[in-house]
Amino acid sequence: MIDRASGLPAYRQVADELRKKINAGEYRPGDKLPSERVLVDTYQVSRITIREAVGLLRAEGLVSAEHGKGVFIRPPQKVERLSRSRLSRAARSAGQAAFLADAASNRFTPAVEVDIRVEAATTEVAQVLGIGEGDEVLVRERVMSADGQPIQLATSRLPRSITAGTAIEQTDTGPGGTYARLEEAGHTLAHFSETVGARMPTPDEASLLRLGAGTPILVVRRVAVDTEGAAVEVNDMRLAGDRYELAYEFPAD
Amino acid sequence: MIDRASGLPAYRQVADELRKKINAGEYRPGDKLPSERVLVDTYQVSRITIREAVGLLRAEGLVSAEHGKGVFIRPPQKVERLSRSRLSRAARSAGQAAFLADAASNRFTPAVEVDIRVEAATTEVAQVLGIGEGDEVLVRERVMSADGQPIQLATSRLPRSITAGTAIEQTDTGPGGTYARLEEAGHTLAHFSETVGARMPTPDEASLLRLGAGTPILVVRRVAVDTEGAAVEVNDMRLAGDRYELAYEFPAD
DNA sequence: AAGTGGTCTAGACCACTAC
DNA sequence: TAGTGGTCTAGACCACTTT
Repeated sequence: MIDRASGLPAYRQVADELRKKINAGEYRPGDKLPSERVLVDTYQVSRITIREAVGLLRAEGLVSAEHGKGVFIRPPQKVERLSRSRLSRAARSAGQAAFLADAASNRFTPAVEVDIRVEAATTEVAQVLGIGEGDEVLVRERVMSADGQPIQLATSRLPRSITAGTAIEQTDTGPGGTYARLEEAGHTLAHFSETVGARMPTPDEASLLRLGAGTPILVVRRVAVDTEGAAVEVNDMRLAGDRYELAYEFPAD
Repeated sequence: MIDRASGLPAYRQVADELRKKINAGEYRPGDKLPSERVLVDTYQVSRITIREAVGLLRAEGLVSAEHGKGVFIRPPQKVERLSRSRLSRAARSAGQAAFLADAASNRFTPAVEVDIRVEAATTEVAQVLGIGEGDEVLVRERVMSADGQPIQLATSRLPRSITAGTAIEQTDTGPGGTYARLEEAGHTLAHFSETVGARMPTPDEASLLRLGAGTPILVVRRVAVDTEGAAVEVNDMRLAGDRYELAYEFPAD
């Protein structure tokens, strides 16, 4: 099976063979790969070489190993689509914060853990919010769960000058959430600007979001801008890449 | 350095130590980690254990190894921001296809390789385009490069019934690109709808985009809809996650 | 008890980079 | 030539799951 003279390392050849069989449907989602000891016999290489091959497939997110049970073909995850147009004023006045609106439309039971603190603005945050470096910012750090499973990490930062004395500094921001409170405080929102990127999670993020190996995260930064052109909130969100996709719609002209 | 009784595997402890030093700035971007043999002495573990530790950091995208040279702290990549509002009719009539508009605004020299073919619509594509399964679709598969470096893979699919006889079936679609030709053919575009996800690249994608280990890709599907509500094009794009972020803007109400 | 993946060792040789 | 990471071996024992 393995061509020692091909120049391609043995573990790559084994990985290529297994990947081909998976893509060809020879192994189906949920199926167990042959055990490492069996693969050692099949390909006539050492166990470490087999483990390196399987490690490649794991890093690709193609399979996942379960201790004591085996290595399984990863079934395609059900992907939730998060439509960004949900951030509407109508929804806010109806008493729905963004995450709760998602919960309603996707029918899951939401739960949010919140940690609130005050920080000095870093250079980067100060620039985005248009405030001075070192100025006080309110930080709301949240872990959002659906049906008990953590699915999103979000860190909002707002100028303390805006939030002081409002419910934004409380755990429960009330009906409509932070954005509704901002508008009550005179900061009518004009538009949102979101940037979307992807990277591998830190170990902390991976364990919080219960991500398997080979699963990247979507990194979203949302900036809320009021009618005076001032940025009033910057929200950094991190979502499991295998469970979420973001949907945007925009006109052609 | 390594606590054998802690329950935490040695390679995790080594990885944690190194990660902490990187994040603390003890090793700076571009710096070389101590060689594997040195780390073996430092932590008193076997070389395979060291390699496993470094492998973790590589999978996280934190470091990258260069054969014969060493393992280096990955410097933060310069991230290009792709604004999606660029898909405007004004730009199209000015003769700019979307990718070329990006090139102009970000000042790089663009190059595109195109492969054109006709396929039968899969169930999924047929559903998106609102045509029959097995109907002919024109497929334009492209590798887009900036300054000689491949940066984006894009696969467009359009109903053959629309493209037959137009320049869309040619390598060079002419000024304004595919979208301009669609409008000339009577399909005035009304809006675009994009979904954004993230996943690890296949080996093919990784080599085409020259991605290092631990680098995910952004997966964007854009659907162009005309004024009659018909989907006229579906474009699947893949971008290097360490070099791009997408920017969207939308009103607050 | 048997089978699975997880961790680890002490080596060996190769391929690439630098001097 | 010397130093680096890349590949590979033949074992060993551990932790977890299933029967």
